[in-house]
Amino acid sequence: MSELAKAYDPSTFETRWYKHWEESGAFEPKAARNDRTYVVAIPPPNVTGSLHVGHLLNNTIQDVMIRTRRMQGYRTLWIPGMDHAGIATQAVVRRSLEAKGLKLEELGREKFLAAAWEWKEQFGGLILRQLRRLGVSCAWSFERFTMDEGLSRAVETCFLHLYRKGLIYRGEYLINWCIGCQTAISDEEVEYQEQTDQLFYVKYPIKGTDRSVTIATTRPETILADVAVAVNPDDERYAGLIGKTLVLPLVHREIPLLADAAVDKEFGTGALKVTPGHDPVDFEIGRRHNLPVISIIDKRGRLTPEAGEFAGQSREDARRDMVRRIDAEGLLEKKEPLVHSVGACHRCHTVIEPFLSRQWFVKMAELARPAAQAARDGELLFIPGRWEKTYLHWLDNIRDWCISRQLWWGHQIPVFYCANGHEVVKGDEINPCPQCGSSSFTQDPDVLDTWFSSWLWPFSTLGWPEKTEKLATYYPTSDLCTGPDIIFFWVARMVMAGKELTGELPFRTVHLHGIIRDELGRKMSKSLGNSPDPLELIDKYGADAIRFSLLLLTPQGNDVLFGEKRIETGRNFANKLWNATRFALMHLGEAAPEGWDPAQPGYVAPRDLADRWLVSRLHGLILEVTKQIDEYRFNEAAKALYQFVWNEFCDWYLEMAKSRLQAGGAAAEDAKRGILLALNTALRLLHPLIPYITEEIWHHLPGTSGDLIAAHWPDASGYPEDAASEKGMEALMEIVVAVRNLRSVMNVGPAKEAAVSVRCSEDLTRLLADATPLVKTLARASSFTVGPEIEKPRYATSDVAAGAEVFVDLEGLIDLDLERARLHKEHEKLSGLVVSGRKKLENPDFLEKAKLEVVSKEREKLVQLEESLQKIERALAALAS
RNA sequence: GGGCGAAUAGCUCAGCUGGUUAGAGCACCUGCCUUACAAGCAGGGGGUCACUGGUUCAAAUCCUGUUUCGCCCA
Repeated sequence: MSELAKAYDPSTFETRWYKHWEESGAFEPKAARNDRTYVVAIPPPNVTGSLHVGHLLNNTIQDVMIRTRRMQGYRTLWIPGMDHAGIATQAVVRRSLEAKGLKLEELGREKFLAAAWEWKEQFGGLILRQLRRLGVSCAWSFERFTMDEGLSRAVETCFLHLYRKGLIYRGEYLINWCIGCQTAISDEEVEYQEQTDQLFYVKYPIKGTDRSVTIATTRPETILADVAVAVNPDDERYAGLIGKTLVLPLVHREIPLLADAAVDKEFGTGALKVTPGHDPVDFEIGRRHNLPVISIIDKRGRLTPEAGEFAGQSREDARRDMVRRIDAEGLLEKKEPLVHSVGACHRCHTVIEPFLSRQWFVKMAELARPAAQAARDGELLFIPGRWEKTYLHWLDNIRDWCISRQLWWGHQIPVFYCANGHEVVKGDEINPCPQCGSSSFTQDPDVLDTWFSSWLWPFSTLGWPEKTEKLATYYPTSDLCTGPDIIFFWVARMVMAGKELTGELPFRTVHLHGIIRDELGRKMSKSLGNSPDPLELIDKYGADAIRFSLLLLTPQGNDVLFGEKRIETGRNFANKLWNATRFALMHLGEAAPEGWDPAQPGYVAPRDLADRWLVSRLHGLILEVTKQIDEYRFNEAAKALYQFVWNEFCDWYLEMAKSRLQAGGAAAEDAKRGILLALNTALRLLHPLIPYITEEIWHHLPGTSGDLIAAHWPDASGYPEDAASEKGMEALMEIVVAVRNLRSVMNVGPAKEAAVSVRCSEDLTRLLADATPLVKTLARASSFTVGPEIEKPRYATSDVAAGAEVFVDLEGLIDLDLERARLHKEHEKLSGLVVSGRKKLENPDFLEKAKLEVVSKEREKLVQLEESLQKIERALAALAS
């Protein structure tokens, strides 16, 4: 089958090729041709997640890297898999159960987990099926899930290792409690957002006097849990009052006024109500001063019985009622609006309640040090490099990590408590209890933070903690490709875990690409509904179109504003490539031209200027694309390919080929080989970016064998570079454009041919004389004469291009005013350039200090400009007579 | 408050190591169904490279400061 359909229709071949690749094992690692290995572990998407445009970009980039390296002869492995996403998945499953009238509490843990697994089997991995549609070349035999048996063992091993090392501890601290998700979350999972609230100024009477101290607070409902008021020791306003006793409004409990350096003198009145049970800063102050901790808000965000008459109210209701009561007591001094940032759960956006609770923590300082060192030593590289600062700043100011979650879906904490509350970890001799001999145990009901399994991903997926062959072969991985929004959550923690547990960096390079935003610059989000459905887009435009557009749109490390219209660029490009191939196939037929050998591309070159130019351009293109991919500049790689295919191959080479093909004989044979070489080479370079269409075309193209996915990356050294031919072609193009321009300006319709002549140097004459048939076709010339002695025809319009005078004989069609105006404009432009060029070359400093080659280049440029200017002046003078 | 990034054509953005006549796509204007492609072809208009000062023979590019916008951290 060598006929291509008339129009590019990706739906007819994309899924077919994916199936073929997957079934033929093309994605699985093969022995290297170059002794090198290239491994990437996918950022595991949430098991219940759905694809969004950001995933498309992330995975397209990884696929470009993997496919390129595969073609370059590396042993490649892209490990796919999914993350169990504790909080998110539990919420989804719970909602679905509740929709059936089933309550979590009534079901119990066992039945809930059964339902969750069922859910996972049924809906989980939707995103991975969607990714297949995108064309990702993951080695599916390596697919893993963070709650697989093996990965669960890795989590347990890691926990026990850190526990025994004293890096995991359990303690009662103020943690971030999410009332919506009903669990503790880590500091990183809190998102701060600016909002305007009321700042209330409340008077706390000084005991035994009629004076008072005024505090300012945005959370008056926590007054009942106040245990002190603190001022800065340097604050002169309160110097004499430190040590006095204050009386709390509403409950009239007595609390001390004390000094603590943590208090900001500038905020409010400089007097801070200290509420260790409900504020992290206050918690620290309380510790320093041995203050008690009172909690008056429970896990559901309601006031506890300790709040007396306010018990049972929501945080918001209590605030309103208490302010009213304080005001009635005459203790509300004033209120004013305040813009401040408030922490909310990044999953459900409920305002976080700091909550006193017993949780498990990882001591991070010791783990952070080697992770930071790796970056400082240049062992770990960030692309773009600026992210290293963000990474280091976080590690250098690291806080302990709260890893317990009050959920069921996840890895249950491998710690048991005996009847007397003694703690024993799994793997130890736990029965009977070594401390008290009790033989009744219960496991800690909490599960671990999802990231406690994700941070093991690059090695747990390869079998760790077992010393597997896979681990030995493929670990450490090569690149990590992800978004900068999870540097803390994931990237930094993977480095820490890798260093601690395997002694190695899990990857050498962290490539952080931009975040996809909508056309208004907003982050894509479900609640805004601004994320287009990627599958619909793929169905409409084809996966290749989206891949190519995204790559073209994404400069290294910058965010991308994405709208559906942008995909048209990629689709149009695919269509262009498709049609260029159709044209080629019409002339090439089934068989490759005689002597066709893509491994020896140089043989195409010698005879014709166009061919030498083409091969030389391919040489440059291969170098360029290879370099840009190596440097993670995918937009530049895509741009180079786009320009070559469209602006050089289609616009010029194919157009020139038309007349050569018609001429037949050796010229036609050369043109056929040129076309075939260009397509063959371009397809190989394009394949990592747009795998489907290139594979489809590859199989229609004569002279190919095997699948493109397994073809070899082009080697520039086989394509002779030819600077002279490139320069010659440039001159030819310039002259052709000049003729077209003259015709257009003089309103010469395309049907009308005109005699074209060119007065130029001997060198250019030789070159153009050889290319006469090309120029005639490209410039729609009835005749084409060229030489140093050419005379300007009497009724010709003229221009200067590539240092040559170009004449188009138009016999009476010339509008003299138009002609003069055009030449004047050109004259102005050129003389400006000549003046600035002369100035530069008259400057002794420039001649002395600039690089030699820059000076000679300037000189050459000036000579050409002066010549061109003279020619324009001559043309103008001729018009004046 | 600290850190990072952005500001270039009407719009979205490239421009890497200082030397380009400052580019692309879209939009716009003119002419074309030229037998691969109207998802196309040919031609064209459009920019004080945010502002400021400096370094340099030379600045969109490097440095100082200012303004505006965005992100992260506290």
